[in-house]
Amino acid sequence: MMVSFAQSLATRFATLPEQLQVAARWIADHPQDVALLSMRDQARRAGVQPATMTRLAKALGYDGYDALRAQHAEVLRRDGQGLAATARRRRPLDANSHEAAAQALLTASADQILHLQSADNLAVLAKAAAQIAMARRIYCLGQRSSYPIAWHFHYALSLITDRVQLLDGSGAVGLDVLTHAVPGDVLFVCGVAPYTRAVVEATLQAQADGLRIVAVTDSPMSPLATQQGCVLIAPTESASFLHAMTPAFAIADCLAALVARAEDPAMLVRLEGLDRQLAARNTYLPKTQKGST
Amino acid sequence: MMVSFAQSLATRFATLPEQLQVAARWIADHPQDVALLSMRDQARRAGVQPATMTRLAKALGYDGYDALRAQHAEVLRRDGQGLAATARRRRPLDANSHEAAAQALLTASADQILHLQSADNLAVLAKAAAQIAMARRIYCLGQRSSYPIAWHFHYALSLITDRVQLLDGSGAVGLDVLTHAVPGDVLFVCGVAPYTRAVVEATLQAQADGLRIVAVTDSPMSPLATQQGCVLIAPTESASFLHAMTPAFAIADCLAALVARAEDPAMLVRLEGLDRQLAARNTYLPKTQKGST
DNA sequence: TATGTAGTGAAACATTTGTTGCAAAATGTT
DNA sequence: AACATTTTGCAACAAATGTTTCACTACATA
Repeated sequence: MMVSFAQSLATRFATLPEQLQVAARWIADHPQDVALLSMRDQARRAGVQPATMTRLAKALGYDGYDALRAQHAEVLRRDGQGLAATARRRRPLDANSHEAAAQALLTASADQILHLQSADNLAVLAKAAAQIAMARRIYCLGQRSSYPIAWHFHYALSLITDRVQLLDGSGAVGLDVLTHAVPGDVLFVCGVAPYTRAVVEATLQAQADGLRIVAVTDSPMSPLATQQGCVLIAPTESASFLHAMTPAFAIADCLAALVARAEDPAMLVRLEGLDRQLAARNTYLPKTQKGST
Repeated sequence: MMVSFAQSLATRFATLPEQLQVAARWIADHPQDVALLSMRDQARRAGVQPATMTRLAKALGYDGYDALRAQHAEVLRRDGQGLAATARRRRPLDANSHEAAAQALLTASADQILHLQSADNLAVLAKAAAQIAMARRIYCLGQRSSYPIAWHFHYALSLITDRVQLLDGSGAVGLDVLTHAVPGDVLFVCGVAPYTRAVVEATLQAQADGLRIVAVTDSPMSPLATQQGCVLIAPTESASFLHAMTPAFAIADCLAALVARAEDPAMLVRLEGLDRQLAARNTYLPKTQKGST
């Protein structure tokens, strides 16, 4: 399996001889240029002999410099056509227009979601998904702006399992359901500043009772960011004074999909069955139908 | 001032000889490769002679192929630094791991949100925001997977105005509230396939009653995509078999922020007042407090 | 038909490319 | 101090690069 350049570089860097370090440092500082300039050019700019670049490549386990270059080119290529391509095609807009504001907000959202992909976050997501997949029972909690996240997560999971339960205030039942929880059950909780006291207290209590916590919150310093549990940080900064909840929602969306992945394949059939069931009950409309006059 | 390659190509294309057109078309289709592959490689892939590439470059006013390549490299370099920079720093992961799946899902979400920024969509967002800002009353509707979107939009708006109302089934009131609506009121509705019949019918009825419709849906062919109203298309494709609702949520998030922008500045004060009010009631916890032992 | 022009393909061109062999220098070890 | 290793710089290498030249074709105009 192939390891990324940055990674293999970081591990080996300290053990490399002086000249190779010079070369490596330059490459690390100019990753875009690796695929765009000739090796000799890069050697010149790094202040190193051409041979050094080849030697570095081999020292890092590549066949030659071209192999290293190919990897960098691949990344450059993919990024170029995918994500940034849309952004590049933008038209300049009047800075004060709603259009410009909308563009800025959406770009910020996309950017925030991109930044969720840190190695840490991914690892926590994976761990949380595994815990949820194994759990006897999953409780979902979130109030105010976090309510849609909890609801969505609950709904998505309810399509693939009956082990999930939403802790909302409907009928004033709310948090009391947690009294039936047993150690090993999972509490999926979402909360951002200003934190709702009831949610925080319920979470702490649940943790004390031995439940596993999967928390989506806005800061590592959040009261929901318990040290033992799975903590997923979703930024809420926004150009507006309203909290941006899209990143948190994206995490819930993603986590639900991961859990679905982990569940047994029979659930796919079950899900299709649900669609058919709903269609039969006339709850849904066929997709082809058009709603205009 | 430098003219973009695509532009100078488009103007001259028709007047170019046959082989040069073949080469030009390939370049237009593979702009990322221009700087990444050797000219001879590109000629091979385009199915033309190497000489043709040089001739094309000169025909377009460049000194040689390297000049053309340099321009493409510049674009590639610049794009790499911006939005996609985070994505580039990724580590390659085991393809079957939860981490890899999470990464793919999040990237897809970010990508989908970026693609919401078409000129059309932005214009519709602006129009919808304007209508909502002016409306006497705003009703929010959405069921099943669309419920969190409607709820979130309702909640966000409720922070800045009291003219908004959620149409949910709690207490079996639901859609009956719409009977009090008058022409000019706005119905914010969210729905994706398979469409809930009740939602579609309520929307059509509301439109017939003279309400303005702001619809978030998954396709221009959706029954909610009425011709008169503001239709916002949010893709739901996902690697999972669960619908991706993040784009729709992002739209709601963005639209709420736009409306907030349009409202009068006094609301800012009102919002701060709300925070203080909630803090006083001990509903919320102060942010600094840490919830660990 | 003859003639000029533009387009094309193939080969040859001088450079530049990435790599490697080898000797000098630097480094650490006995 | 003597040794073995590693690291470095230089030069040479074959391979590939971008370009140019030239002969040939196709097609228009006279």
